[in-house]
Amino acid sequence: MENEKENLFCEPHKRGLIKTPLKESTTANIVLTEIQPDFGPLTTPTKPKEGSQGEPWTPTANLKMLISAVSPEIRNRDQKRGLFGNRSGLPEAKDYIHEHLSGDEFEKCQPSRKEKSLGLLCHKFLARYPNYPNPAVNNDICLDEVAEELNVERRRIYDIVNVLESLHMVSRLAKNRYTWHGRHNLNKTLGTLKSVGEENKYAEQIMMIKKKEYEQEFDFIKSYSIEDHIIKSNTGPNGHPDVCFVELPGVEFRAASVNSRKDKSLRVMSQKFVMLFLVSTPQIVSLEVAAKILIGEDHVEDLDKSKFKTKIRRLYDIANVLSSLDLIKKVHVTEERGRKPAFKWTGPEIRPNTSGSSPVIAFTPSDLEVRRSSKENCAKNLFSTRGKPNFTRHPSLIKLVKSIESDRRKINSAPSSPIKTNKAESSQNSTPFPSKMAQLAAICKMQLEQQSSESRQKVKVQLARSGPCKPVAPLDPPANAEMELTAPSLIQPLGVVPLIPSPLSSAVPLILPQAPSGPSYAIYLQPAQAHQSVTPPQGLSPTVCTTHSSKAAGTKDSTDATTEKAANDTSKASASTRPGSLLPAPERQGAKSQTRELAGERGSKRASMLEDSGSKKKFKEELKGLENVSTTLFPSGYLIPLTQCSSLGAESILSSKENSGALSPNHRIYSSPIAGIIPVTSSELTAVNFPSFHVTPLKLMVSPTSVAAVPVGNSTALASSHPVPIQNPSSAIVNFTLQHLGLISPSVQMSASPGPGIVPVSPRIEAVNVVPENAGTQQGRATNYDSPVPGQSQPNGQSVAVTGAQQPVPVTPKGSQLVAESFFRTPGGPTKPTSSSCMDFDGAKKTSLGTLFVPQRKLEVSTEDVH
DNA sequence: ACCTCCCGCCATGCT
DNA sequence: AGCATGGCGGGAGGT
Repeated sequence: MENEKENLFCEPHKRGLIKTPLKESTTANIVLTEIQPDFGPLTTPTKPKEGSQGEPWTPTANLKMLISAVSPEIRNRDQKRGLFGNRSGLPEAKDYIHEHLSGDEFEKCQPSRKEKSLGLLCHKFLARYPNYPNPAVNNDICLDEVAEELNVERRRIYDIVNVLESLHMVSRLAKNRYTWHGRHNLNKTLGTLKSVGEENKYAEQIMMIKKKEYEQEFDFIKSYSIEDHIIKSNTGPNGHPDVCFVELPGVEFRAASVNSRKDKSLRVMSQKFVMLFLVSTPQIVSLEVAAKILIGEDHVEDLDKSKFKTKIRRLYDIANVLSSLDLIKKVHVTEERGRKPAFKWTGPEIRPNTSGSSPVIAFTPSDLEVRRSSKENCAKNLFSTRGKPNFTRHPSLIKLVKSIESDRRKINSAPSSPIKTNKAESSQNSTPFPSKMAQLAAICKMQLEQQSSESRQKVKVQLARSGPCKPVAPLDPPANAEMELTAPSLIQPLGVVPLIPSPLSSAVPLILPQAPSGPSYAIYLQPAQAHQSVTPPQGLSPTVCTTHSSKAAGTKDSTDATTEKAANDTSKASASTRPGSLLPAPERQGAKSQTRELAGERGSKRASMLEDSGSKKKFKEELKGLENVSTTLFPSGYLIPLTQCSSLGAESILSSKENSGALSPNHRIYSSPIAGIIPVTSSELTAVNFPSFHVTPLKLMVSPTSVAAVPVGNSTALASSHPVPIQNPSSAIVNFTLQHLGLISPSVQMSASPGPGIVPVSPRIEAVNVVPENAGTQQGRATNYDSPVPGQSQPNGQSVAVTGAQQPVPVTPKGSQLVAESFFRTPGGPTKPTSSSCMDFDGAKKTSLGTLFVPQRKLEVSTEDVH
């Protein structure tokens, strides 16, 4: 099957190297030449890399890199020059060098281990493709080609691709072939992951673990029981680990081929790892904690060291890729115990998409059907076993997918706009640099390039993250404020009927209203563990002191900017709306996280979470009863994108939210993508936004067992200030819930610690966005898109505009395409694109009501940079 | 000595 | 059987 597909997919443009093209034979030259032609138009100019590889070895090359990093112009010039020239030349150069150097010298020249690092490799890989590729263009990625070009074994490429796939930045087309989506769906994906993470109660788990550790350290009382419990629970009633994959929106689910291994897949780990960041309040996750949680899910008991070590190794792999994406950065958390390696989220703030309430409706019939069918298929597959694993696709699904793919293929093959995108990045320079500096330089360069390209495009640059790494302690408090806002927005689906999922509905695939933003996703939950029981201890909120490494910061910023393009629109809106927008990144994060949680929760799922956490016992019990089985939902499954809506809107929203989050709690200003920035009441927002957004509903497919909680509580979110939707939990419960949600930051206590950062609310600087030209139009419709596309998409023009964000859809409409589009895109059509709107919410601040008492620990985080 | 994590063996599954 | 994927962990480079 795939093969067939493969063949089909092979883009016409690209040459025929279809299948396993030559492997690494060093025929690099040949390969390059062959390939290049093809790529040229399509993809970013990639080749150079190899050449670059050769260069880096020389001091001059390094120097050049540094210089170029500093000066984009120079860089560009060099690149251009070098690209073509290098290809053929580089290899030669290398040879030359080899010949002339003595053994020692030669060795010196040879790339050191670092040069071969996955992170660097990933940068190179990323440099080849634009952050926001033009959907119209063929963005296929041939793994073999890439491996050759980058001079690495294919195995390495898998590592990268798997992680990217988990973020839906790429999707598997066929054997050996992937499609590059770039960051178009990133925010959406992250939102979904956040939602799922919330559902899984990762935050609680993290807190539990931390608490436990903490206690152990101090001989405090053991609360293990709780933790253990939690962890065990993860295992799932059946003992099935929850392994779930979240298939995100936007991306097709091709990965299926892999099914069997999915559970352990790096993809899953990656998603879970990301979830941890999104859910945890100080968005810092130590490898240790992450490993424990991940292991916990899989196997409670074995804490074997070996397993732990293996997990850690994998996490490093993932972390390297995520770092390259600028989503996280390495930091050290200093505790009483000592320093522990950890990673801090430096990516965009996200608001949970999924759960949000999404109205289910709004599609056109046709769309619905399509979706439905797809969903059903998915559901069948997933559910059939229910338990786990079956992520395999049902044949019908497969067919469907194929058809879609074929359509897509056609589209792709169609002479779409040629272009490439920017990606200057492609800069390719990606040469391996021996030294860290070199690496940094390379990275900086890439970033600069991207930025420059973006800026050109008018993309707004967001300053927002200006302080990406600020040492501030991420405090939640500010974030809290967001809660209110967000929640409401999320909740209300426009006309859609909010599904209120009763917990009961377990197992059944649910269609949840989606958050405005997004595309709908099918979430497959596996039965799994119920975390509910968890009582969230409050974790210790560490104070984080991040020292930014220059590099990190730099990268981050740049990255943020890029990532946030989407956000830009929103951001600008938010910025305007917001009072002070200058929050340090950290704060943002904290706030975001909180908000996110809240927001996410708004969604039905969240509601469940809230319940769990909040009411803990009662709710849990209740839920359990309802659920029968499992407990919490484990989100594990893949989320299958029902539609590929542009997520942009959502993203933007998110970003805006994020930004806004810092704001005073009370301010509720919403920027609606549609309207632009408009202060709106939540109600207003909903009304406004929904239409556009809600296009796609979100489906949650829950395995029967798992089900339970999910649901719904959309309305809850609405509750203005306090999100606590849930039934009437006692105030205590509410508080508790809030805390969990993030409304109330546990950190409050933390704050006590001298952490620098904890600024309660600091205005962030968000993004200063410049509105893109398009903005007008876009905004009008949905601001959502905005962001993403900035660069690349443009070429396509309209279609792009419409779909904007959406990636994959090719512009040219063809019959087949149409089908595909309908399938993926939002029903609404172009106009709808959007996503979401705006929902920014500011969180209301949370009071510290219920902070649990947890021993506070201080965590100091120092970012180290790399190295 | 510990942290990272590269490398590539080899299992798994699809073709 | 052959090939694509990717789990896995030994062991080495870095610090």
